[in-house]
Amino acid sequence: MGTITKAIELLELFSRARPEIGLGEFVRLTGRDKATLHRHLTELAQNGLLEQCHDTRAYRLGPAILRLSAVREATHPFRAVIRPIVSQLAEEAGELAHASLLQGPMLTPVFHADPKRHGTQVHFDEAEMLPLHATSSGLAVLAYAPQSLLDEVLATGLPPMATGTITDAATLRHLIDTTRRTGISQLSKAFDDEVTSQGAPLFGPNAEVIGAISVAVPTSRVDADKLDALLPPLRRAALAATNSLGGTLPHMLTGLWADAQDTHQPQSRTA
Amino acid sequence: MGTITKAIELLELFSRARPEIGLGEFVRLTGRDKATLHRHLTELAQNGLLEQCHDTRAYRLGPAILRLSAVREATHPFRAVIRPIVSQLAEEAGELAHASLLQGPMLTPVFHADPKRHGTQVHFDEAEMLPLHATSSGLAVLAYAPQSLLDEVLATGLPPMATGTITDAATLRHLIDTTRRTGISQLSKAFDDEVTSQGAPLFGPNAEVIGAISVAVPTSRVDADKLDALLPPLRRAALAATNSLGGTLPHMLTGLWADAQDTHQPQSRTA
DNA sequence: TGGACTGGTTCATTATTCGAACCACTGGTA
DNA sequence: TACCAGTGGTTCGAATAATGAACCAGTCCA
Repeated sequence: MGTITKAIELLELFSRARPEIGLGEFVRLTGRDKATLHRHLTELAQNGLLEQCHDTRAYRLGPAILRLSAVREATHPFRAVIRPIVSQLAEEAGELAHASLLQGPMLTPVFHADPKRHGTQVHFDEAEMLPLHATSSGLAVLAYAPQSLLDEVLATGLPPMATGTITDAATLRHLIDTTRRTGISQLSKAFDDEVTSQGAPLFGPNAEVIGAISVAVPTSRVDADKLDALLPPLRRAALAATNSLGGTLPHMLTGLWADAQDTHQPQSRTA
Repeated sequence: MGTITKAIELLELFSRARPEIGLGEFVRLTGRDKATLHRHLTELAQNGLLEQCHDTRAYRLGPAILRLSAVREATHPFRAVIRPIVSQLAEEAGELAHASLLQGPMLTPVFHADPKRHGTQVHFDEAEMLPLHATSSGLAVLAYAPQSLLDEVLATGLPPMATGTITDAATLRHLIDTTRRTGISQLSKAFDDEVTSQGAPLFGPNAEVIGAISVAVPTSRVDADKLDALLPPLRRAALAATNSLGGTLPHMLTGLWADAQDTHQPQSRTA
């Protein structure tokens, strides 16, 4: 493993639950040598990717991150592209919708919209990564990702997150097959006992899956008709997002999603 | 220079004007060897900090940036906190306002707002770093930063950027003294021949300077009265931002900025 | 056909990273 | 007071990983 990867892995350790990490904690989290870590951390801090709390001496993500994301959004506006699509989907569904990007064996939330039309609302935290095995978004991704990704997920285990979380490989494979047949994934009580969600995959330029878009409904409001009614808007949103991002559907989906083709607005590549 | 720094420098080459960079262009920009660059680039891409356009083969900033900035914003919400304050300042001033964070010997723009009330507008690019010696924000920071920062800036030289850029240490020191007396910095034609700006420092929990907030006015619209009128809103904005970020003013400013104390809305720590 | 561009790869050399052991400091406690 | 268990940070010989000249392969154009 190269030095650059080692350094980036340090950045990936930060999360909402762990916003600041001290040298000792880095040693515990990574199992690497303290001296090496210290050199890497100070180098990251010198370049603004980390910053050090003056009194605690703990490290946190630095201001350079802000500039980089500003550049990316200014020049390659994923968030800006996905925002209206997710908002419209949330509006049509009357429920919380969100989009996320595949990053390693997890999903990075990018945007969510909640029409807040009901008293109960699904809680969604954009700063937490989503596990692939316990979310409809993850299931949608797994259904269209290379086998190696599923292997990776199975290798790291299927930790239970709610009463309905898939925890055995056979059930997961079965659900993936089901998802492949419809192009839409569905999960209930897998990530949160109160939530049922449906997800659709997003694709990049070479028809490789890059993320997913989902609608999350409080289980109390769910019935078969409602779930069926969500399918067309969800397909349309996923197709529109894929097109706007310059992506293409894999062949196995072009037929399944034919109904969505009519209404999407093709957009020019984001260059 | 360590490998990590070399890799990060590659990220810093991206800007709004240069959103995608190919291998050959990297060679030209950095003067480094092609093989080394290629290895660094692929390693960055593997970790999601870069991604490669499938047809062009050029590199651009990757999706990992989005998650990192989401984590930072969720746990250390600078942008969310500064946005309403800068917007209100821009509204009150009727001119472009922006906030930036200290990052090494430069400033990272974080947010800007332009009320667009006039035909002429100050151009502001959130994707470009700001030099300390040629911006009112930088001057405000230098006035309240440790001496070592000024030394560092002087050591790297004071490159001219416009006709009025400070290029000698004595003048810079004098302006810093002036800034300390009022708590507000002012510069004309230092970064752009058409722009005059005033800046105020922002402080962190230990009264250390962490950034600045500024108003930029086209020189054609500037007169003494207008500049004076900007002072109270600017002080209020800087104080409100410092408070909202859980920061404290240094003692030397509490008296100078007494007029701003009355109207600020203290907010609970952002935890 | 050749030349001038792309991006990407190889492998011997060399410089960088590595890490056990070390220091300095703080707070708790026999 | 002395000692221990924590912090974060530093040193220097050994081992590993980065380096870069030369190479390949493809594209475009004259």
